[in-house]
Amino acid sequence: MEQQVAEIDITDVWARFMRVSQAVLAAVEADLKAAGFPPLAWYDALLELRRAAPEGLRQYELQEHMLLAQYNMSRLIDRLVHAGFARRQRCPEDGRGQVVHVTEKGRAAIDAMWSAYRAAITAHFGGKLGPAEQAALGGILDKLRSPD
Amino acid sequence: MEQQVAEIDITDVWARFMRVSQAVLAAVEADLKAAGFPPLAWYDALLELRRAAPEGLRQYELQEHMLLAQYNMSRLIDRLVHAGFARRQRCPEDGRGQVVHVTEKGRAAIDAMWSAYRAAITAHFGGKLGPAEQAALGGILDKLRSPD
DNA sequence: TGTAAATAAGTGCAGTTGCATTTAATTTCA
DNA sequence: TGAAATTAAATGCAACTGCACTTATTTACA
Repeated sequence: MEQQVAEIDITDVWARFMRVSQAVLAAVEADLKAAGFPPLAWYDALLELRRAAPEGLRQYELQEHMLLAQYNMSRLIDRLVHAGFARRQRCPEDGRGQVVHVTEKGRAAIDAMWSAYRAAITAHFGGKLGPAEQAALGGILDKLRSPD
Repeated sequence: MEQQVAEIDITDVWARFMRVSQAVLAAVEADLKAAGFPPLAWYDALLELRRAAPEGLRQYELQEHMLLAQYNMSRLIDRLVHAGFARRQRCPEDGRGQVVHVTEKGRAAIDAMWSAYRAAITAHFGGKLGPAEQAALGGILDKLRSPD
């Protein structure tokens, strides 16, 4: 069965893609903030650090994973350390580097944020899509992720 | 015909949605910057202003359309005015307000940006999706846009 | 009508980001 | 080996953003 597809204006889809992703992200961030939690980037970073425990992660590894510029990661970690959620440790194999670890307090923060975060994702994202749409979106995202 | 859909982890789709949209936007912005053009937000704003010509737009109308906070719109317009791309005019019907217009220089900037912008959208977005995928994505975005 | 509430827009300040540069250590290779 | 190139991370500064507040004006309604 051939599905007939109406002519689509790709720049229109582009504009909506940007607008919707921005709006959905802002809505989730707003929910987290309203619940008194730190920004999403803290959660993402702490989660990666916990996954990498007990070895910890080099700063540049975290950067690559999170698509953050080097100086932004340096400062994000500053904030996490200042909040007591992470700690830096001189890297034994490379004197230039640091190894970053999540602390107990950081682990607790992940757990505390998770239920608010999950609820926000459901409210603003997951709950608006049926299973087939979620699967279709997943496939489209894979295509978009492919290298230029 | 029933399409069987594998179980999907919505938080995984969420994470990829955020990451991909951020990466695609960053790639397009980077292309524009590399070509010596101002940020995308300038283009979006100028385009709206041109669509609204010759009446122009109230600042708050532009805000709503662009999902920008009031003070950010105030400052974006500052920059557009400073660059000579827009001008503010006291609103005759409402003494509190301004009506914003695109200038000739602003129109020229839209045209100059467009070919670089279109190429970037194609390279990083449109060119990676087939027609059916574009249509499917459009539908999904409509769902996501629906109010909570 | 006149006062209170609401709305449009601007702004000082603190926090964040981007850019360029710096510091320090490691890797490369003549 | 050792000087040059590269890499990891930090940082000063300027630009941008969020927040709270201000100013000016309009709207609502007692």
